[in-house]
Amino acid sequence: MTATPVADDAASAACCATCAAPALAEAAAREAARLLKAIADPNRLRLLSIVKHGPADGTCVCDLTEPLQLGQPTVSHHLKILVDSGLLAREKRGTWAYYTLVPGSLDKAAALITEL
Amino acid sequence: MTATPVADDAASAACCATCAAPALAEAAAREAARLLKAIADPNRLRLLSIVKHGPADGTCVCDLTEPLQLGQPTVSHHLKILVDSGLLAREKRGTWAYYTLVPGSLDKAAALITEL
DNA sequence: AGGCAATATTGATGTTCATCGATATATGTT
DNA sequence: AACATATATCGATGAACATCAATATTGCCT
Repeated sequence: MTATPVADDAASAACCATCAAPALAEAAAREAARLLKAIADPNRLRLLSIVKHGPADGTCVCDLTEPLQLGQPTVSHHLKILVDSGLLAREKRGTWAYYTLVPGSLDKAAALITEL
Repeated sequence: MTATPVADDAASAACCATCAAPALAEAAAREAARLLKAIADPNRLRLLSIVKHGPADGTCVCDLTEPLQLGQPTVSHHLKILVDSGLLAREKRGTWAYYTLVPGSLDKAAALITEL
């Protein structure tokens, strides 16, 4: 346990007892992890990259299955995760669904890491 | 390293005919995902935060188990993941193990997201 | 030496997750 | 209307993972 912040030589002093800088709270950590988990997947990283470099009016699913070498249901599943976490936006035009990057969403996710 | 930014045969076909920017290659995506996966966990985010705001000479494990409300083996396991992925550095002084943030490692991880 | 405290490792367990095949839901076409 | 295409959803399966209890290792102290 060592519940004693006894100042031995200032070496063993715990950072938490008097430290004003608050560590990430549990709820905030869970929230941040949820977003980062959506990004931390090889195929979803590639999806984000392809959509980001793709045409401004969106990339359709049919153009995503081939580069990823994945089945259509799997790609659709990953896209849903990215949309649900606020990273991609989905717009249906006719039979096709076009995905675009939500502006600023990637920077916001990156800030969760740099501003820990 | 950064051997070949554009060398790809089966994957990362250009998202559109006019788009020359290459999508993230599979190997790079797997590598990036491995690092981001190490971060994308609520408890590991809190560990990084606590260590970052902790004393410059390191935070010992005994000061980490309590705020996380986790058993010592579990904390040790998470710390190992963070060390193996290059985010934390471990220095043993006597019986204690002190963990410090590897300088620049968080910014490098964040760059994997912003520079997709 | 023996004993104690801090940390790491091992083995097991329940959960989450990525992937797929099959099917459902549109939407356009003939 | 029936049909074809594009995408989404469902159910199942195997792998990855987080957590814990028990044990091993390391270093200090008497």
